[in-house]
Amino acid sequence: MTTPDDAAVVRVLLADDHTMLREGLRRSLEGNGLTIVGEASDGDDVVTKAKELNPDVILMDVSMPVRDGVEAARLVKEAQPNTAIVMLTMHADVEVIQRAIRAGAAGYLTKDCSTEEIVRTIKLAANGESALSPEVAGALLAEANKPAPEPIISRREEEVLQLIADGCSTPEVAERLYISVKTVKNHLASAYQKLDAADRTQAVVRALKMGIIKLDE
Amino acid sequence: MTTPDDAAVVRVLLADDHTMLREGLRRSLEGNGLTIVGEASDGDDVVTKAKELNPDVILMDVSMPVRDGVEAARLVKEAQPNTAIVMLTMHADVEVIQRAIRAGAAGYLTKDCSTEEIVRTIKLAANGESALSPEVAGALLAEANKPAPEPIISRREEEVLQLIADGCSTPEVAERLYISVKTVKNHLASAYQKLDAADRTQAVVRALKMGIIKLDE
DNA sequence: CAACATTTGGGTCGGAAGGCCTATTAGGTC
DNA sequence: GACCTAATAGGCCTTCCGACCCAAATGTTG
Repeated sequence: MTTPDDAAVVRVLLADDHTMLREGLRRSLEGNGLTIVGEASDGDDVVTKAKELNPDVILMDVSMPVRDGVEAARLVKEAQPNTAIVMLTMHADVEVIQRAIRAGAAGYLTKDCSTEEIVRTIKLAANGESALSPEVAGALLAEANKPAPEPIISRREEEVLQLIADGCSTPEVAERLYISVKTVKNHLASAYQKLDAADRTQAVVRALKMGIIKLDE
Repeated sequence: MTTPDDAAVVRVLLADDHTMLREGLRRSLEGNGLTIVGEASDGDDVVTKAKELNPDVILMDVSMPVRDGVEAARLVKEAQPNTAIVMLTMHADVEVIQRAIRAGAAGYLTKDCSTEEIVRTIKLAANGESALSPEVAGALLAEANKPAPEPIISRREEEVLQLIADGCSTPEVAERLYISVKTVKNHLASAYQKLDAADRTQAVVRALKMGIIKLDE
């Protein structure tokens, strides 16, 4: 583990598809004693440049073309576990934050935080420590405190509902899932109860509202 | 109309809720001969600061708290028609671009363009000229070239579909609309043809995808 | 182990849904 | 005036759907 103190050089790789933000960050961070060793504009670029430059810290946007930030973080961590990764995001989305943490991110910042916060987080990350911005921490706590959205619908019921929403009739669903028409009807009936629906149309609408199934295509 | 040439001072007000981006922009623009006279972090703030500082150009993000960028632009333009406004956005969304142009924006940039482009657009705007970034122009052209989404579904058919989506059965729809069950079936059959659907569920899903009806509540 | 949920499958039955045909009235367009 | 569409409504007929009855195998959880 690299353990530079505040006086030591911290080598940073910037990754963001927005040129504007990258330039701004470069100037802000360089004005605060950090060394920018390179920039990357998409997920694959990050992985390549990380190998080339071996930075202490990568400051990376979550949303990037080709390969998203979280996926890129996972790949970099696999190849270079000693590289610290600080993720940047526009909005504190709990799902993404959780994915990022699992991918090995040491920090998670929203883009509305100040330069000092970024600099502090990068220096912490370079020392092997972690930090979340207040917004992010708040979002995680809010998630932890909510009553838990039980997955009332079973896997099979969900599959059936999705196929119905995709335009399949009952026999077509049976064919696709290699089960009898009767079983499809049973799954549907079970879903109706759980979703408080009277027919397949209501069930599909409810499931769509609850995010159980999607409008695909 | 203020008509400064390239050598004259262009006074710019920055508006973005992301501190990070604002700081970066300030440094980038100041390094390119522009004068930043102030910063604002939400829609109301912009309107107030614009009156106070009377900038030549406002560089403003579309998405901001309290009042969005487009709305803020409209208000500023009402009070100070000589102030040029350049909008910034993460993604080239045609709807938003059109709203921004109607609100009086002189330029529209995506955040992945370079500092030179931003500087050029701001200087053009200060001279009373307009400019769109290539991504934005492309999005507008694509919109203009699309075949026109004719309203294939009649008013009544739409009403019936919406009620079905809201959970009504055929007899219930008939009751609500004060028409016979037969008429409801006729409207549905007609909608099936137009939407290329085989049953009510498919018709509702198609109509949802096409934005004809909504998921309400 | 006992209890429960899931997945699988069967049967019956009334009512709803959908295909197909016709028909009247009202409002536009050519 | 002729023609078209939308909205209204009826009949007839077949199929499908959903409710309610059942049962067995498999997991999971207490």
